[in-house]
Amino acid sequence: MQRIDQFIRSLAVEAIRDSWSATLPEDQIQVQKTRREFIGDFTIVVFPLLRFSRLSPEETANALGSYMVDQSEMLSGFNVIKGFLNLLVSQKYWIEFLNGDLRSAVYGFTPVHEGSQKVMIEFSSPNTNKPLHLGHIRNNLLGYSISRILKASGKQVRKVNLVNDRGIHICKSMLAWQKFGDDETPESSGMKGDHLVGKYYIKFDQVYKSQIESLVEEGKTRKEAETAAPVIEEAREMLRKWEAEDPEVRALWEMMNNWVYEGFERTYSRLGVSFDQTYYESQTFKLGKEIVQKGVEAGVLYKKEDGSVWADLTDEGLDQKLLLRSDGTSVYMTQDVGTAHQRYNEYGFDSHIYVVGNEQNYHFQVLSIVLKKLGFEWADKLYHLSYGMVELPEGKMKSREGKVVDADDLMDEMETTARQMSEELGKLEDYNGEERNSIYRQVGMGALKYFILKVDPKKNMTFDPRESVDFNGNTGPFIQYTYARIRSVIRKGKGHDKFAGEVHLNDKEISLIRMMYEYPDIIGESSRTLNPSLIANFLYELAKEFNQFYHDYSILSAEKKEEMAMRLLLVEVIGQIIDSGMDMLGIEVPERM
RNA sequence: GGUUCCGUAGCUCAGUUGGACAGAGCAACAGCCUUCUAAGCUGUGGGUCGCGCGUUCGAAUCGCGCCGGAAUCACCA
Repeated sequence: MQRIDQFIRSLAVEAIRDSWSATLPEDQIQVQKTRREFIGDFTIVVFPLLRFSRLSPEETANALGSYMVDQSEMLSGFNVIKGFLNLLVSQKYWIEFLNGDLRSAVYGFTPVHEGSQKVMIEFSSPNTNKPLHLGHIRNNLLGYSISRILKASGKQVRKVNLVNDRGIHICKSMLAWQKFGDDETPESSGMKGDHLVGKYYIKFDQVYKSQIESLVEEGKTRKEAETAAPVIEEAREMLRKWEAEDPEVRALWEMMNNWVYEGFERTYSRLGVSFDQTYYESQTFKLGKEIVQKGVEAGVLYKKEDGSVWADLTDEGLDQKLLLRSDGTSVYMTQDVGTAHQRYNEYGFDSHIYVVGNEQNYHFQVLSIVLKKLGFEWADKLYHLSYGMVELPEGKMKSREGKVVDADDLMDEMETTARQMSEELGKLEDYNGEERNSIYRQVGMGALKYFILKVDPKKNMTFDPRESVDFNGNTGPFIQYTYARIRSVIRKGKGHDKFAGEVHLNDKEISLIRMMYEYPDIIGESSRTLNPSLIANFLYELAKEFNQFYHDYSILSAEKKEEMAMRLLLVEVIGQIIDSGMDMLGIEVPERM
C-alpha cells in the first residue's frame, strides 16, 4: 500500500506546480505528523513555500489544503493554524492499512537475501581474568540488539566475539592462584569459574599493593616500587614463559581459561546473547606484523633505530603511534590491523561494526587512519560504535576495589524482584513452578535490558539499582504487561475477529494505527544510527497509547460486531509489533504476567 | 594543553533532516477496580533546554566563543 506521507509530498509538489508554477523536489516539502493538540494526521509546514505563493502563510496553507483535498480521496479534510496545514487522512485509508499492511507478521521488516549487504559486528570482547560486570552487560545488550535491528532492516549479519585470553592481566590471576589457590577449582569451591579466577585477580592486586607499600616504606619511589614489586616481576616472568610456550604455564593457562569460558557461557546464555564466531587473541595477536612490515617497505610507516615501528599521524592532527615494539612483538593496534584484514578477506563485509566503549575512541580513530595509510580501500567500512560508560549513583565503577555491579548478581536480583512483585500481585497462582519461573526470568531480564537499551548508546548513563527494579512507567515490564493484556483479550475474543472493513474509527484508534504506520521508519532510523533506544521509546509510546485506549474503550463488549472485530484486529497487530520490536531488543514477551 | 563526547523538571531520560505554548517516567499530592489483567488509567504542582553572541520568518536542534563534566593522548589492552 502506498505510503501516505510520500503521497502527500508528491501531491503537494503537484499543487505548487499547478497553483504557482514552481517546480520543487519532493524532499523540499516538510511533512511531519500532526502534534497531539491539533486536529489532523499530517502537517505541512508552509513557511518555506511563501516565496512561491507570494501569499500570507494562512492563504498559502488554505490554497494548498483545498487543492489537495479536492484532488484526492485519501485526504478527507484540512485545517490551518498559523503557517501549518493540518491534513486529515480518510478513514478508508487507515482501515485498509490496518486490514492490509499491518496484518503482516513481518510488517516493517526488510527481507534478507543473498545479495544483501554484509555486516560484521564485534561485541562483548571480554578479558578472561574476571567475571562480567554491568559495563559488559551494556556492551552485550547493545551488540546483540543492533545485530537484530540490522537483520530486521535487511542486512546479513555476522556476530563475532574477540576474547582477550592472554597478556599480563591473565598471568596475574594465574600467579595468584598458583601461590595461594591450594588447588581450588570451580568444583571444589562451588564457585562459577569466572568468579573463581576473578577472586585471584583481586588477590593478586592486594598482594601487589602491599608489596608496593613496603617498598615505598623502604625508601623507593612509588613508580620504582610499582615495577620492582616481586609479585609483578613474577607475573612478567610468567608472561615470558607463556610466550615461549612453556608447557606448564600453558597448561595452567588453559585450565583457568576453560573455567572462565564455562562461566561466561552461562552468563551469555542467561543474557540471551550468542555469536556466530569467536576469535581468541592468543590466536590473532601475531597477526598484522607482516602487513606492518610491508608498510615499512612501502614507506608509509617508519622504523626507529631501536627497531620499533611507528606511524606518523601528525598530518591528521595526531601524534606518533607505535605498531611494533623494539623486540618485534605486536601491540593491540597491530593485532586489530591484522584481524580486520583477515575478516575482510574471509567474509568480505560491506561494513564492520566494533561495539566498544568510548574510552577507546582514540584507538579506533587511529586504526582507520593506519589502515587507510596502508592502502586498504575498505578502511572506511569500519565503524566504531562508541557507547558511553555506565556509572553508579555514587560514581564510577572500580573493578579492582570491588566496586562493581557483577552481571550474575544483577540478573539474580532482577529475577528476585520480579518474583516478589508477581507473588504480591498473585496473578500466576494457577501456574506451576516452572512456568512461573520462566515468567520471572522474562520479566526480570526484560526490566534490565530495557533499562539499559532505552538510553541513547553514545551517552554515559547512570545505573541506579533502586530505579532499575521499579517495574512501573517507562520500563520493560510495563511493555511486557501491555503485551500480556493484549494476549489475554485475544484469547477471549477468538472467533469474533472476522473483520470486513465496514466501521468508523475513533480518534484513539486512528492514533494507534498512525503510530504503527511509523514503525518501518523507526526500524530504518534505528538501523541507520545503530540506536536501539529509538525502538525502545517507540514501543513505550505505543504501549502507553494502547493502555489509554484499553481504559477508555471496551474491546470485547464493543457495540457492534464489526467494531469488535476491528478492535480485535487492531489489538492483535499492536501485540505483534510489541513482540517484534521487543525481539529486536532481545526481550521476550510473556502470554501472561 | 590537544582530540572526541556530553550539559533539557529534584532524579533518570525522550525530543528524525531547524517549526506550532519544551515531553515522559520516577519522586510528591489528589482521584479511578461488582465491568476485557490496577505491573494500569486520570488530574495537580514542577523548566531563563549550562551561559553569551550569531544565522533564520522561526533555534533545545545549526555556527562561533565561554563555563562545567567525562573519556583519551603508554614499547597496556
